[in-house]
Amino acid sequence: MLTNIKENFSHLFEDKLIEEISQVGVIKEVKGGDKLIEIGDYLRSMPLLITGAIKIFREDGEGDELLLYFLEPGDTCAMTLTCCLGQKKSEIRAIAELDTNLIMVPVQKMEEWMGRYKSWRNFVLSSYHTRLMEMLDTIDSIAFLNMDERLMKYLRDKRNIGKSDVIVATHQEIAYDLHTSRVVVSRLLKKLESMGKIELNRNSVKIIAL
Amino acid sequence: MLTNIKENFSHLFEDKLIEEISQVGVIKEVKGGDKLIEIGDYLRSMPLLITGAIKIFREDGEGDELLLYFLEPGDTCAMTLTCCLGQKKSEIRAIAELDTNLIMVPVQKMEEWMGRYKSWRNFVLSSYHTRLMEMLDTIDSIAFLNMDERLMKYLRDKRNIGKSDVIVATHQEIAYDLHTSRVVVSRLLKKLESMGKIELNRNSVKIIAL
DNA sequence: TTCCCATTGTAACTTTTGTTACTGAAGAAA
DNA sequence: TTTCTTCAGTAACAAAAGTTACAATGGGAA
Repeated sequence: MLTNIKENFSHLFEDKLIEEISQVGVIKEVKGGDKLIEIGDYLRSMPLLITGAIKIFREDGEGDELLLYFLEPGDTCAMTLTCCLGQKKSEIRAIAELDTNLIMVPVQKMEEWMGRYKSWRNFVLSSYHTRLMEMLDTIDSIAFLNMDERLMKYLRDKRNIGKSDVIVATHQEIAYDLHTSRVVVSRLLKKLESMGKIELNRNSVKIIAL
Repeated sequence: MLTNIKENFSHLFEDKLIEEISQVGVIKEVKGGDKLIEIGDYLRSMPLLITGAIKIFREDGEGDELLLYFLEPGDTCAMTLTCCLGQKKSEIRAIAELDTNLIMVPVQKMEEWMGRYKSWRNFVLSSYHTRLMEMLDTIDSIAFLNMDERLMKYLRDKRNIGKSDVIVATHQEIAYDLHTSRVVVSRLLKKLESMGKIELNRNSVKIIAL
């Protein structure tokens, strides 16, 4: 576990803090598709992402959902931070995008470290910063882009996260992430294929040039 | 100035911190409509809002803009926090919604206080929390609501901020805030009027029952 | 093999939103 | 007063996105 932490967080944390993390942290391994957090959950520990990726969703009252952003190794969930500190319910859903390893750190430690470690403070602050920027990016997409451009962005993001030009997903799944309908996704994907930007297969999309 | 700070922040900060703020802080008074921050600006001090309100905008490359949220007394600009700490350019525009009084605190102090005052740490963290929640709310609006519902929400928000049922704004100004066109706003406002929810006048909208 | 079901393709249509163009009214300026 | 500019109302149309319905296909299950 020490090795794991060092690999992803050593440039961020002091040795002494890394040691503390490895003492109180608990490793958690999840498979792609597993649900980590549901809306309304109370959270008592904070995840540090070691390997894999997690996708974060927002949902309205009627069950409509929207993908907000992905978490990657070295990230933590800013939403969880705020939930933990404020004793609030989770406002988001978290689902593993890939097989993922996490270190779970109890909330009490977070508070304590905020006072003792400058590196921890900086980490927490920069996590918030990163997350705000991701949220801005999400807002840009839904406010300023048409669905075809959002779809292209989505495919590029998925490629970067999965490190593969082949995106394994059905049109229906993509539609859920973008909060649109399957027919719209099929239509736009077909258009992208006819433009030579992608190649369509059952259950997958191959990126040619996006 | 001490009085000002105490009124709005005393429940948040220790006496010693309030004293420090009043020593290094600079009062700034702006009029409604004044621009406080432009996209691309480098920020060297952090605003604490005493009275009034500030609106925060996002803009894409083509000059299209979108109102993100309002800041109210007791708030600070989370975006500025992240900009200051990271030495980054501002990603947003800030414009006074009303006549507004601010205390500007130099960045260096921020860092220093993070280590010394627990109340300051909590304030900064809860500011981030509040802002993330506001951003989620904004995302909900643009992702899940139709324009007529967004317009109603906008009018309600403006009423709450201005503490008046009469919203002074042209249809064009409303259209800019919601990132749509003037014609669309006129159309939807007319519909709301015919439903008896609002009353339309030149340069203003009066809320009857929203 | 045959059957079944999930997935995809596509047409036809509706709704929502955006655009263009023109009108008249309000109110400030000359 | 007359003139001019801003603001609002509205029609007609275009574009984007959502909906419904149905056909075709691929790949596993029986």
